[in-house]
Amino acid sequence: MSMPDQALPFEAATGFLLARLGSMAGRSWHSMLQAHELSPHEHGVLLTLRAAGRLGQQTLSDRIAVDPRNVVPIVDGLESKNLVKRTVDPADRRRRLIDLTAKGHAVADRLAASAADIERDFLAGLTPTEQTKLNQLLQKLHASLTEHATL
Amino acid sequence: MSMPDQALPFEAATGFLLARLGSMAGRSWHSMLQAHELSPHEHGVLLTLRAAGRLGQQTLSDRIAVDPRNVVPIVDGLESKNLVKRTVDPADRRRRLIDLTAKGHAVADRLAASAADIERDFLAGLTPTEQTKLNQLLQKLHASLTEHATL
DNA sequence: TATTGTTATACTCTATAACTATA
DNA sequence: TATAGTTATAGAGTATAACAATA
Repeated sequence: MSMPDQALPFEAATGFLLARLGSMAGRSWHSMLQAHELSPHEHGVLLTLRAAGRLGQQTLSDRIAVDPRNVVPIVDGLESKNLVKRTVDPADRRRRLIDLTAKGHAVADRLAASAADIERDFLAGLTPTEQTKLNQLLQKLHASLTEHATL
Repeated sequence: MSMPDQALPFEAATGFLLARLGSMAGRSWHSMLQAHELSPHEHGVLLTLRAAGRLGQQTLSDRIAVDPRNVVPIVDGLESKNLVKRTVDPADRRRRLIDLTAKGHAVADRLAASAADIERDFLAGLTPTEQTKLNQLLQKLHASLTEHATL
């Protein structure tokens, strides 16, 4: 058992704030992504590939926290726009390696710049020190939660 | 313009971490809510009413960050389970005031206790000081984002 | 005319089960 | 048998437009 949060407003709970701010962060990207005609997940795939290079779909799925079967249509869409390319891994022909195309690289570079701008605005209410502290705490919390379970 | 996050992995961006941790927080509640046969939004309504008492649907919508038209089916469901009750505001007959029923109060009390347990486990990877700091930073960020825009 | 609540609807995101091909 | 990817599909969550009742 535990101390019930009798007095604490529900909206002040850390879990609720995380869920709500995560949703708000997503919305702050929305118009930028619409301008590029990309979904949040497509955006995540492009920036992840930009940072990590060639990845298998399974690994990619872990990185963007999307179930493997739901990665399929995401990569399908990106492939139809010529932003990424699937190739069979010669070492293990079950695997499909995902690469950015030249066009994909160009788009990902532009997205990264826009994303940095959006993040700056989103965090503008905090001082630089607070922004750093928040990022550190979120990274530590995320690491602690993914330590044992893969997802 | 801005500094593109050339080196910074996309997964380390604060916005991405917020979105991901928010989603993970939601999943950590999932099994508890399933046991009560409640959706996350129904859960939010019950705990918000528990903390704030009687509310109009418009206000409730703000508190749980759900569009008013999407609040309708949520309250419908809770009403059909006899957990909340709608009454017309005599002072302004357009408004519907939402109250917890006796059964709703009992369920909300149990939910609050479970929620505190889940939050404790979710944040276990941080020290108490870090947990407090994180909550403060999230509250400040949230306040800064809702300062001007209502939603 | 503006606001509260509502309906209908469509679109995205996520989750359940089973299948193909490779290992 | 186990794994990578896939398909089909259903559900939850969210967003767009228009409407009724009341102020």
